[in-house]
Amino acid sequence: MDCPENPNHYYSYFREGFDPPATEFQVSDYLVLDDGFVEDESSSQSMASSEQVPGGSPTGYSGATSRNNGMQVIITMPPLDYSITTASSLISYLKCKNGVKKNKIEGGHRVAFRTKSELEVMDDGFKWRKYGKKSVKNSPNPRQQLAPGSGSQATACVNYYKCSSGGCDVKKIVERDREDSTFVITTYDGVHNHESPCTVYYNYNQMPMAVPHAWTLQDSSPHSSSSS
DNA sequence: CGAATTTGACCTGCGC
DNA sequence: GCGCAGGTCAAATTCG
Repeated sequence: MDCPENPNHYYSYFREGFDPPATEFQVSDYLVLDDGFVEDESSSQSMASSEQVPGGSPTGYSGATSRNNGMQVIITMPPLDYSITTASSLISYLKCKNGVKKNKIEGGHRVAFRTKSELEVMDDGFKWRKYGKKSVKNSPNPRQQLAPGSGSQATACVNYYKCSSGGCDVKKIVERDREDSTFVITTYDGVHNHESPCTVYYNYNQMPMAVPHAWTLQDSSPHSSSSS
């Protein structure tokens, strides 16, 4: 398998009510959506202070539980050629997205983040199958995006992916940020019920030396609550 | 030849 | 109730 170790990967861990050390991990745009929005300013508690990972592996954690309904998101940060900007833009984006149109959270686990990348699809260690693509016209709706050279009636492309692993119903929506086309907004919807082919976990307090792929997303919460 | 991607059509939900 | 937009499906096409 092509899982080269990448020493440039950063690792972080976000969950409900947890404010990540953005500067340390170069993450400021993130959103954990579990039955609603969780904003970055929602808590000053860090994961490290609130709970260490029970039952975690010697190399990190894999079974942490959150205070509420078990939402845990593990994000393996991308290589250094990605950078992430302000959380507020993503949050406002998703607020609009979920408030204006029908993309409301309905109990599923949803995580969204924005990265600066020329590539729309980042290798997150999972295998994705593209099942849809949508051109979105420029409109007051949040999915719009100005396309270069196409004026105010620009369209944006939203790509829809499903996890290609059998029985795994996680979806990923990838789209360009309408405000800044250099950014890519990736939304993960659901929880993988299987291991990433190339997942490595690290302790929160330990900067990883290597993470196989750019993005890893896992959740320790029971799948029954989010099964669709 | 099989798997993955593309793309237009269709369905559903929400706002007006 | 109608129109619009988001999301999904599935046949066709492309690629390895």
